[in-house]
Amino acid sequence: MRIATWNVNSIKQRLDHLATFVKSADPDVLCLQELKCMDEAFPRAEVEALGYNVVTHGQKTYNGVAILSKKPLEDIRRGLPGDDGDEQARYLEGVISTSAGVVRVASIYLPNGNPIGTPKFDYKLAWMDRLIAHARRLHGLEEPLVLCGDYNVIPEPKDAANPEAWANDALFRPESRAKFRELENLGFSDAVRACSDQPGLYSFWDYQAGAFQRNNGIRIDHLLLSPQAQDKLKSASIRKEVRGWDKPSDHVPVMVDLNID
DNA sequence: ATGGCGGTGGAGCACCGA
Repeated sequence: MRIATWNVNSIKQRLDHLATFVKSADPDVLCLQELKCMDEAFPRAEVEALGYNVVTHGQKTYNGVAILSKKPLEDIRRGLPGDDGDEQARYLEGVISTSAGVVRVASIYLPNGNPIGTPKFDYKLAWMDRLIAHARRLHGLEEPLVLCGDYNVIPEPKDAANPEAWANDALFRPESRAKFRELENLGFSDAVRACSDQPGLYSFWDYQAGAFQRNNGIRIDHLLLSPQAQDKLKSASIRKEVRGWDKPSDHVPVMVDLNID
């Protein structure tokens, strides 16, 4: 089973890229972030025509997450528990049944949090606390589980081309990194790092200042695996070439292959 | 780089992203 995650920065703007990507990579499950549209406006028919079941949790203009799956999704959860007043569409979860048992997948769009010292950063940290609490419960299910998405966290200095430039950024603040570690320390492993400790593995390059041409990137899109998913981990990869396509998203797909049929 | 680009809404330019 191949599971991918991709912040598309507007699904309407990226529909051609989505089709090209799924035809070449052929993921069984694809988690999307930053749809920037409401559920009714999601290009459902076009995506279904590519061979996927579609579950969305959309919002006007901002945020929005989806899970595309060749097999049907069940036990759908829209939104992260812990704050009924939170209107932002940043979390979607579902379960896929296979001949080898179930696999649970979440599509996560963690808040950016900039600038620090404002309510936006407080919201990011509070959202991470809610994610940690929910992930702790899911971990207890002892299922293969993949928490994937745009975490907006640079875990380590080697995950940025110029880490010093990010010192005061919400993506690299010690508080953000500590909460990401807290999540990992529940017993989740960062799939890309389980496969490689090399520097220079990035999933995002800014549109500005020729960041991609200079390879001035950061790694902020992650797939965290429960122990039962780690047992099945075959490989992980970052589809860097997608950033070189015409009119790309600023993020590229990241994916894992699991030994699950 | 205190915002160089890109998307949205809606028809200016503000807001957001990372």
